[in-house]
Amino acid sequence: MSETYKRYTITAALPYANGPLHIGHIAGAYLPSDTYVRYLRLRQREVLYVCGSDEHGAAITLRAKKEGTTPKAIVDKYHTLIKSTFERFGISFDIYHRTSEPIHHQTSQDIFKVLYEKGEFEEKETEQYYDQTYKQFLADRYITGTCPKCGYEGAYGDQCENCGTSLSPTDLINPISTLSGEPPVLRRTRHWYLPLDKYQPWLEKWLLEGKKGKWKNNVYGQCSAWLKAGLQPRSMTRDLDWGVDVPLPDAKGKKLYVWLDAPIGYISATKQWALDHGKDWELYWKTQPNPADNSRLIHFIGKDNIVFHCIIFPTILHAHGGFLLPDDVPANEFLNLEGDKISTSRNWAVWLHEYLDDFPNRRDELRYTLTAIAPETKDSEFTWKDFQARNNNELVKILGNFVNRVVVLTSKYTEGVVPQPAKLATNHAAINAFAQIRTHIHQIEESLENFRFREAQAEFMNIARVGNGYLTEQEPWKSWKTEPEATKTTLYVGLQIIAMLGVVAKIFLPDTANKIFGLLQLDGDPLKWDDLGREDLLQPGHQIFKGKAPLLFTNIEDAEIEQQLAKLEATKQQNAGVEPPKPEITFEDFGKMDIRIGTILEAARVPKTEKLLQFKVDTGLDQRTIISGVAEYFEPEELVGKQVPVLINLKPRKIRGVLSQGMILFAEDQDGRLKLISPTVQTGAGAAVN
RNA sequence: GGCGCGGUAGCUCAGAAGGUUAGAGCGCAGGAUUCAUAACCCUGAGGUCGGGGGUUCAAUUCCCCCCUGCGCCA
Repeated sequence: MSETYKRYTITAALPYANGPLHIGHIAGAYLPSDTYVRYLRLRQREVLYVCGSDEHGAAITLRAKKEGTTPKAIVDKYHTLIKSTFERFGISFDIYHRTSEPIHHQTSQDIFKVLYEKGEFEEKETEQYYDQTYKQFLADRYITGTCPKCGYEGAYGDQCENCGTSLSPTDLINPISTLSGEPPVLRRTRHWYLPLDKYQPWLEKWLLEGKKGKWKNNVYGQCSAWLKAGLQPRSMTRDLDWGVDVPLPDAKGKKLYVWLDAPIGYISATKQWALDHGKDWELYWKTQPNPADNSRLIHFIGKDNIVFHCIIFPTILHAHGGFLLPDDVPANEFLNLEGDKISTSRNWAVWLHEYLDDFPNRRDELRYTLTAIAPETKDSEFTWKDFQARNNNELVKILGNFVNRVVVLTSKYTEGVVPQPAKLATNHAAINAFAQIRTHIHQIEESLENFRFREAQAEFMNIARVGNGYLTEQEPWKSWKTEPEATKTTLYVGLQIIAMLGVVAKIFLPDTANKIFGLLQLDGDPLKWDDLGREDLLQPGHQIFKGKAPLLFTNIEDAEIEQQLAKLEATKQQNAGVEPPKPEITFEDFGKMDIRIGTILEAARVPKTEKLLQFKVDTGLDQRTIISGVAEYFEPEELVGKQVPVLINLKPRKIRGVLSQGMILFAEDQDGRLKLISPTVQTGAGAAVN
């Protein structure tokens, strides 16, 4: 069976503070880790669950420059949003920290200094491209140029997207900085490298031998590939202006590279938590004198982070000495959305904070779906239709309905009081039902210990299925008239099953667990995992909810799903350059507009302006002056004599001192160019358009 | 381009030290039932396991090639 540990240190990948959380993040790292942690707590194991915002790096600096703001403003905004979104969704971190905190800078620098003083680093001078306008060194992917192999002009400094060749920036012909658009210059710079190659033999023993058959295929496969290829020294510092300072006297303007920054965030978060709660952080991160007292360190991450957490970070910790190494790194693959990759920049995502707004009090519904489709072994796909189906067909019909059936029957027959069962020891149906449930519970335990969350959750639902089957077979609604004692036994067993479901639900569906215990009127969270071995969680005579019980789950209607799909469709059109449709209006709204066919009598440029034309238009009712910002697209002469649609009841507005009485309608192309709209046949002046 | 992980029923996914009828849930069809949110329960139909070649008495499972999705590349 499963090994037991003194305590657990659980980390979830630090979200990068330059965008909101989406369901891919949740399904990949946060929901599995939260589920695991809830399980451990239910088993009353000592566990610490940490996370925080990763707030440094070039991408944030660049974004700040682009938006004319500061990196601090950006990370503050997203850290706040991300933190509150986790809280609203109910991810149960012990602490959600951030890497901009002084305690984090201190921790990272301390680790750097230890490595430095141990002589672990190699100091190297190299030539790097530097952007003179932006006054900064350029990361490889911020340099483009012509590929030396295929001649493609848009190749990046690390790779040519056209022919796939792996490049270094100096390979590029005619390199250009994507920041300034200017050619960068080569400058000498000095950095500190960690010789990973030196640790290759150690990694082969610890990882290749030690984790074989233990870590997931995707994780182990990628690591062994890296080790097979041979490790190279890796720079631990960078020329950046937003990050943790390199704590050396002669390292002005240099920052710790992400390897010595972000993952150490797990440690500094632990330190802060320990300070806040009067605990010792070292119990969670350091090897203990007696190995039996060690914590079990587990990193939950996405597949893009595997090498980072399995090779580089462990090597840093090992080189430093005294630290625990990850026992497991259950990396997930990626979640797709409605046929496409999730993309923050393309807005192709279900943003968690928007979900919480759009589906209030439906946190467990999303948890359930995301666990059911978690990308544990391969990329998986979220669709709104599937989400609806899982809610309506599984949560509502199987779990919700079972609980409701039993509560309603108990209310009806015994006034909501747990009845006294007849001899259970000889009751085959009850024995059988409990035996099946016990099998499912063992399976849940086994699956969770091995990070197979979707399987574990499916087994949880099987408990409700056993309950439904048991009820259907016992037919307490029939036996009540003939054998009330049998009915009481059936209800008793059904109620015990609900209580068991409540306990297991704490792992997967915490809100639902609370609702179940509310129905059972069990206050104070008294039940733990070990109580699942019992068949008397509720004592005869105990009063549960009586009357029309509130439902655990309700159907999600088609309209709600269609609304979400429309949202995505709008994004799709926006990405394609087509304006998304405006919100629906009524016929009355439309009827307020008075659009007529008018004839342009005169057209002239408004002096000292680039965009404005002044028109005199015959509207059939009158001749009026209209100013329009269309001079970039038309010569005044070409418009004279043309018939055009005119919105004549638009409130007149003074533009450049001239009163404009209405608006001429043009078609605007995707690139913003205007096109003349005119009736295809001569039309009477003042003809209404409707 | 190199390396890694995938491509199994309509959908979402298991599995396979090579070997009798390839599994689950949902959906679908039929039956049974009415305590329950027209719900539950039972039964069934559905797959030449991405394509091609090879090894073998036997391959979806091993080997090679190809196509395809995703990730990593200091």
